[in-house]
Amino acid sequence: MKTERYAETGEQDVADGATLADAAYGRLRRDIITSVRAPGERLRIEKLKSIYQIGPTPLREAMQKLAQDGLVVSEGNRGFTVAPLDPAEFKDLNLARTVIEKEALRLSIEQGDDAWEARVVAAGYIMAKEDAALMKAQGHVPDSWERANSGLHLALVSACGSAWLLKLRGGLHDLCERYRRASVYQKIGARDLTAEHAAIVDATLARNADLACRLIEEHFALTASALAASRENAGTVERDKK
Amino acid sequence: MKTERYAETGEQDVADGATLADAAYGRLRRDIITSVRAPGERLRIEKLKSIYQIGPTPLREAMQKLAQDGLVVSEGNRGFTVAPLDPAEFKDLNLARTVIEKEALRLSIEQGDDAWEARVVAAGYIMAKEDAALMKAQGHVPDSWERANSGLHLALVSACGSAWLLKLRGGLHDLCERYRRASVYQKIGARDLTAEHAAIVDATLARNADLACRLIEEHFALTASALAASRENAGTVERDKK
DNA sequence: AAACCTAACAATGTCGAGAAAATGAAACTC
DNA sequence: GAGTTTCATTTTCTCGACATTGTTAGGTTT
Repeated sequence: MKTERYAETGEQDVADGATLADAAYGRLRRDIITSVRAPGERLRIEKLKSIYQIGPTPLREAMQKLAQDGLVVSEGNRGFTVAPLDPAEFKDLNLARTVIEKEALRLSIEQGDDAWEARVVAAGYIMAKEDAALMKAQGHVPDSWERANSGLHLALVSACGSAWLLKLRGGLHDLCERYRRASVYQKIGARDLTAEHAAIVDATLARNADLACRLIEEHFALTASALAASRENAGTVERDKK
Repeated sequence: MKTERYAETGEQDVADGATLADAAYGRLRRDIITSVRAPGERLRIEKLKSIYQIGPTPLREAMQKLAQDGLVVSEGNRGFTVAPLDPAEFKDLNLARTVIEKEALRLSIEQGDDAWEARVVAAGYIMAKEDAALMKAQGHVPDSWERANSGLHLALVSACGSAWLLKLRGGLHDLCERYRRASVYQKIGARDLTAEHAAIVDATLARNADLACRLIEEHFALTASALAASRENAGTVERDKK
């Protein structure tokens, strides 16, 4: 049973679950987050059947789960569509995410043990490398950077001890990641991501909860405003792929 | 299209959605929250088919959504069961819920308008009556009290302006309500619920966010400890209904 | 007693048919 | 000509039967 790794919600074995419904869920989830399936795109079962080589029953079950996640919109008797990207929703999403992430980080700093510190250090090390590579080679944000970023933020909160906080956080993280990946990221060079991440890691390892929470909040806010700015050029997309 | 009202998550039209899958979801959800379906109970599609008079396809879709909510556990190729009641999970649940509810309350107090104040006053009025009735007639907690309680807490946070905070809050509220309804509530008389609720309403209307949040936190903590205490008599249930 | 095999059972997935609803086009009315 | 109604087409949703796969328990063998 290979663990292919896609987004981050480490709950499912992803794209290879025990049942076809789980597999469909994982693959569709990844495809939606990475914008392989565009926002607003209609998700007709017949079409998906041939794309993923999976029957209609597991596909429908996967859609219902995705709708519950907020990645897919289920309209009465009009089928399913990929959830649209709405700047207002992202602002809201970011707010909720910040609330949860800050609390989880605070708890992690309170309760984290040596193994947790090691995880944070390791994730921070990877992140620093990816940040450096990103700032050198401007332009496209590679998957490896997204993985490192998810990994670092997950490591930071991984000792919070609350399965539910982590679950909620994971869902919100994935939703936000979709917004991030869909945007152009033109101003990513203007930020010193390496410094931002390093500051968060340092404050965390120093067990300075107040500072770490403040930094995380600013970190998220900066991403949000960068996203809002980059949207001024490209309007919100709401296509209908045939 | 009658809006039958069940728990509180006002998202679905409940038990009467446009599609049978939605209807099944709403009815099962209500039945699980109200402990009509006992924790740990196996949910065999064949059985549910005859109970709810709905085919297997929409039933399975409903189960997947419920599994996503955390009300149902989906095990590999071994079908579905009602999620067990685990004291440790309730503690965790309560923690996450408190975090979100406090933030939503704070935002509501910041942004709430006159209509919101009116909603809080109205919900507080109903709640006071139900609290009084409950303390007089000890024992069973009626549905009308649960409705009033849900209504009050929803009214309090309803002006927070964040759809996602409200959505997350709703899900956690329902999960917590199941724990509450499943427990014996023997010590409910020891608490002056009327006073607790009144204090929260007063602090909220006075726009005293810090006090209101503190009171809400205590309110939830008291419920949690009362629940933990009442469990000492009756052990955790994990039945297997044939 | 432990490991293995086998048979019964349960869950999952596929398929095709049919009902209900939505969409779009044509005809009709004002 | 604008707006509405009617009708046909398409799509979604649902059902039931069946095939497949996985799980479990009991019995056999070593």
